[in-house]
Amino acid sequence: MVKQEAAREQTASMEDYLEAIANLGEGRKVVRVKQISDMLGVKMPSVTSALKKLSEQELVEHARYGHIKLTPEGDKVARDVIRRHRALTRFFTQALGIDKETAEEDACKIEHVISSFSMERLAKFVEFIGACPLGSANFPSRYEYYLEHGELPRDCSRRSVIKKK
Amino acid sequence: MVKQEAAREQTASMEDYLEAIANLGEGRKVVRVKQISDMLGVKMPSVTSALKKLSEQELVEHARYGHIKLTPEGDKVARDVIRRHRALTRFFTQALGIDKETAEEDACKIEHVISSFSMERLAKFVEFIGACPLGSANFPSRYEYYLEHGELPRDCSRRSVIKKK
DNA sequence: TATAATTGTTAGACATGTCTAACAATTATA
DNA sequence: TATAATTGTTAGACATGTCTAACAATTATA
Repeated sequence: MVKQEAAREQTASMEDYLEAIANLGEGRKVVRVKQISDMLGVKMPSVTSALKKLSEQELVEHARYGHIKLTPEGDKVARDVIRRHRALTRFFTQALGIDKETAEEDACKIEHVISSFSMERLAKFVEFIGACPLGSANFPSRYEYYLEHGELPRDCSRRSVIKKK
Repeated sequence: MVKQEAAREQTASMEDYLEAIANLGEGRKVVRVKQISDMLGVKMPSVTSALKKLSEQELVEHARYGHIKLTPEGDKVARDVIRRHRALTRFFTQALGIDKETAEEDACKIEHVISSFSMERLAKFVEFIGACPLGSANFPSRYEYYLEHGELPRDCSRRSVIKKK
């Protein structure tokens, strides 16, 4: 009995299509080729062509001129991309203090190439600084000071007490 | 008078070739097609083809069967890729505690897609935790505890004094 | 409900970057 | 220094993913 799951690796493009379909399908509306095309900034024939490929891999259901829908398997892949996307966005905004727009752009690219190991660590890192007061309240504020002034805040060179937040 | 510099964006592949040539040329040895081919895990004709493209853009000097060398412009591009690569590797190893090999792999991918803004912030972040004792000595150790035990260390839930390192 | 506007598809071109096969040049060694 | 081994190139196939042009289906509206 051979394991049938090919754990098929998707290309960055195909991951983008799956992600877009998942996000558009969220509101329970019908997903249209045009919407995907607009969201990804590609022309409609590119979408049709991608849908054909994804259908062949049984990640998407697509009837000619009709409904576009992720299969359970496709949804699984899409959810995973979205999970990475969100964790990366959180990291860039919350840990590095980067603006939402840049964070999104970078997340969109990096989500396709980062290893699952690093991804996990990065997510844990964000959790940690979110959960730990010494992290969330003080670390980022010292980091901010450093960004602003280009030199270390006073409480870095001394062994001072952590202030109450 | 029109600005001639096209600030030509390179593809991930071309950046990889430039980076490889810069790294191989470091030791002042002659750079060979075979070496590039081995380093990047592509066949030799792929290298020849890439060199042709890079020569046309005047980023590389390449005489048939002869020397391979970056032009000053090519070197500039390569140095920039290498700078990103190193900063990313440092981040993954020093901030996230990821093993060298995984860090390298991820740096190789992300170096081609990360924005310069995020790149700068990420580098500053590493500088910061390296320079700030509260960062370097305590933050990572608490983070490590969190990774290990899955829960916050004691000094996160209290307002305790930072221990001497 | 005809007609216009919009959306979707097909066919096929094109760019990028890889490969194999065949051959050419260079370098090492018998 | 011939000959063998290695390295490099050319030609052309192929995969991926995009596009435009032409046409088809669907949906909106006069």
